[in-house]
Formats: sequence, structure tokens, C-alpha cells
Amino acid sequence: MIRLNYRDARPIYEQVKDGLRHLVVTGALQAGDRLPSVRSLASSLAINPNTIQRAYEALEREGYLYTVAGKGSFASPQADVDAGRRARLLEQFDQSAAELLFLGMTVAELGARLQAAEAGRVRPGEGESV
Amino acid sequence: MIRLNYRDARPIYEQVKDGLRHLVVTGALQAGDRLPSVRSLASSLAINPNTIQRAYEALEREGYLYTVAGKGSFASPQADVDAGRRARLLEQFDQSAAELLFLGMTVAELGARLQAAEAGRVRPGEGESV
Amino acid sequence: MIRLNYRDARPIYEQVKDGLRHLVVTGALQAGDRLPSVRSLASSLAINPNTIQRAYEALEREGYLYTVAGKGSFASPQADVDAGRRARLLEQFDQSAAELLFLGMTVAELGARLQAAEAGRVRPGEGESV
Amino acid sequence: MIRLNYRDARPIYEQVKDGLRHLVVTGALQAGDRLPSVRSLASSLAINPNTIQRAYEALEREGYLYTVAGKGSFASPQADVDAGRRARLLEQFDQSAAELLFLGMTVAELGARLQAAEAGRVRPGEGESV
DNA sequence: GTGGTCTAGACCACG
DNA sequence: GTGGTCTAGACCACA
Repeated sequence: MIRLNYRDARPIYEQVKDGLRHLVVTGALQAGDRLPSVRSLASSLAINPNTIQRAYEALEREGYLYTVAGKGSFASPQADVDAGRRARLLEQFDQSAAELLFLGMTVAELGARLQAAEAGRVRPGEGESV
Repeated sequence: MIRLNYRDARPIYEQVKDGLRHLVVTGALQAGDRLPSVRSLASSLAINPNTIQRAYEALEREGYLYTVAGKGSFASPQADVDAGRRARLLEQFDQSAAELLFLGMTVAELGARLQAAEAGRVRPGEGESV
Repeated sequence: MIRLNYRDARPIYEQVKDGLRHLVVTGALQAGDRLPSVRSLASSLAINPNTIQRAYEALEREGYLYTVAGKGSFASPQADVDAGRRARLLEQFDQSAAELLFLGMTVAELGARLQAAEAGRVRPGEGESV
Repeated sequence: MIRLNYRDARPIYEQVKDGLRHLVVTGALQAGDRLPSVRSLASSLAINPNTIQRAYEALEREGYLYTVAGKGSFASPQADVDAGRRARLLEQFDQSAAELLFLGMTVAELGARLQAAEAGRVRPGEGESV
């Protein structure tokens, strides 16, 4: 389900990283779910396993997954996510909000987008049949 | 007022760019206000003028300021900001909001941050005595 | 009738030059008509006479006007325009046409614009009452 | 195939930019084709790599090519070209047409040049054997 | 004095 | 080997 864009300026390993994190964040992968192995993902995306490995390592440092030698990598519960990642996200949220307000959007409009984002989430338990 | 972080992965010119844009977005610089000259900002930040120049060029392309050769650079009115910039900001807003919701923050908490951002703005006319 | 834009990246003298040439090209100034004096134009635009002088000199080199010492500057007949200017215009025309065709416009669409440009012209004799 | 003119008022990076864009627009470079590397083009034109880099960056912003770090730069499909670029081209087309009509050229003559420009294009697929 | 351009040369991340 | 960033220092046009 991860789509690579070779014309994107972002390096491949970062596209993989963002794609996997997106699966976790949207609830497509629930805590404890097993992620594809480095080799299988590499072959299905037709890229070098080193590149996948790098993405997994970065996500593990951020706390989005954990790896068990010989078993595989698994999605972490949200509580494990690195505090630094949280801080960076909050800063990103505040800055984009401030700039959008400057550009004429209202607090009400942005609040509506928050509601929409909340409505689009898959909560634990809901999506297990997938 | 701009603080550079040499350990940050983001290039310096981008940190300068974001810092200057922040001044415009928060209203610290009102439309028409003159920004520091390339050379003076370079020396006060202790970096090369070319790096500052690059940040100014990028901000001009985004529509946050305009430059008159031989005169200096000046803050643009909000209406001049590039339309593409707005779209990118909305995406950034939505993505950071989605991930923060996953991490356990509530819509109410994020809404409160929106209120805070709105409250921190300096609107045109308010800061003229400064 | 010339409007200066101090936020434009083009230098002032070039804006003046283009503005005057536009008056000639559109037929607002017919061959032999007297242009405003350097001093009067400078004061009406509130800029330095040297800047106006520079624009007049450049237009004289291009052949769009001629200056008689003690009398003033006058619009030239179109035949006097510098051959180099013609060549540069043709190149500009060809290049913009080629690029617009690349971008999906058709020869018919561009031809229609030519017709429109032709229709908008003021021909010698037509506009003299102005 | 790009010729630089050091006596031209236009900066070198812009001459390089226009030369490369011309290759894309005329179809000499088809979508996906690889452009010369920054370093190789710099050495073959005997100018500094930074100057070439600047031209490539500008063309990427206009949408004529895309760059993958570590891989190279590639021609974009026509659809990716920035919308603002199209508007600027139309204005350039109209203005040069208006001035050429003033200088005595006829709509028929300019129409013939459009036909010539159309005839000179290489359409996708045509040039593959080269 | 201002911004705009260019050069020479350096180091880094990426795949 | 590729592009991306940064520095140091230079010259020019503009108002």
C-alpha cells in the first residue's frame, strides 16, 4: 500500500518511513501488528533492502515500532512514541495554524478540519477484522 | 531574534527563511516594513551573505516579501502570498493534527492551541507605536 | 499615464522606458508628437530627472523617439526603430509561441490573439483628436 | 548545444535556463529524458557548477524538470508546468505581437511564423529512434 | 549602501 | 558520481 514517487525530492527511505508511519497513525496497523519483513517489503517495492532497513531503524528510534530479532518488527502502542517526535509535531501544528490564521483562515474553519481528522480515524478494535 | 541550530537537519537558509516568515506571520513585521539588509543580517547571524540572500529569494517567491534592488526588502501584504503555499500549509496542518490525535491528544486540546495562536497575533495597526 | 510600481523588481528607468514605448506602440503617441519634457515628467512621477533622462536615451537608441536640443523629444515613425529591437522582438515572439504550443495551445488559439491585438490598435490618423 | 553570450545583459544562469527549456519545449528532450549532470554541463560550458545548479533549480520550480538527489535531473511531462508560467508567456506573446504589428508586420506574417513554430516541434514518440 | 550575479572550492547525504 | 548546502570573496547596476 506504500507508493513510491521517484520524482519526489524526498529520499526514498523517507518516503518509506512516512508511508509506514501513516499506516500506524491512521490505525491501519494496530499496536502489536506485525509489519512486513525488510526483505519482503524491499522486493515488493523493488528497491534495495538497505533502504528499507534504514526506514525501519528511523521509525524504531521515533518509537513507532519495535523489532524482535528473529521475529520481525511490530507496531508500538502510541504511548511509546518518542517525546521529541511529539514536540516537533506540536511545533509544526502551531506554526501551520499561525500561518493559516495570518492568511485569513478563521479558528472556526481550522476547528472544523480537526473534527474531520478525528472522524476519519480508525480506533483500536474497530479495524481488527482487516 | 532568529536562532540558528547547526545541529538541526534543516539547512541554515531554511531556518532563516522560517524565522523571517514567522516575523511576518505573527505580525511583528507589518506590510511595508523594511527587513534587515542581507549583509547586516548575515553579520549579525555570523553566516555568509549568500545564505541569507537565498532565504530572501525563497520568501519573495512565496510572496511574503518583495525586494527592490538597491533599496532593500519589505514585508508584503497577506494577499500577495502564493496560493500553492496555502495548499501545502493545509496539508501540513491536517497531517500533524492527525498524528497528534493518534498520539492521544484530543480535539479540545488542539482547539485550545488554535485559540492561543489567534490570541498571539498582532493585527495591522496594533503594533504601529512600536 | 505611466504608473510606477516600486515593488516591481524592474528598475525604475526601465518601467518608465516601457511605459513610454507602450504609448508609442499603441498609437497613443503618433509619429511627430511631442513627449513630455524630462523635468516635467520627473516632477509628475516624483522621481529623479536623471532616471527619466536615462529612459529617454535608451528609447532614442532603440529608435522610438528623437530629441532636438532646445525643442524636446518626439515620437519617431515606426520605420526608424532599430533593427536589433525588431530582431529581439521576433525572437521573443517565436519563443513564447513555441512554448505555448508545447503547453497545449493551438495555432488557431494563438492566431485569434493576433487578430485581437490587431483590432486593438490605434492607426495613424484615427486617434489625432486625442 | 547551448551558446552563452557574455556580452548579453541577461545573467548566465538565465541563458542556461532558457537554453535548457528550449530543448524541452521543442521536444529535443522528451518527458523522462535525463538532462546532463550539473557538473558535466558546467565543465562543457566552462562555467561554475553553482551557476548551472541555479538554472536547474529555477527550471524545477517552473515545472520543466524534476530532480532526484544522487540520480540526476529529468524532463517533466508538459502537464507539470507551473500555471503562472503560462500566464506570463501569454502576456509576453501579446506584447511582442502588438509591438511587431506596430512595426509594420501583418497578422498574416506572424501567423506564418506560428505555423513554422508548430511544424518545428518534435512530438512525443517521434524522436525516440534518436 | 543595496541587492544581483558569479567564481572557486569545500563537505555532506543519497543510492 | 549525483545533487544540496555553505563559505569567502569579488564585481556590477541601481538610486
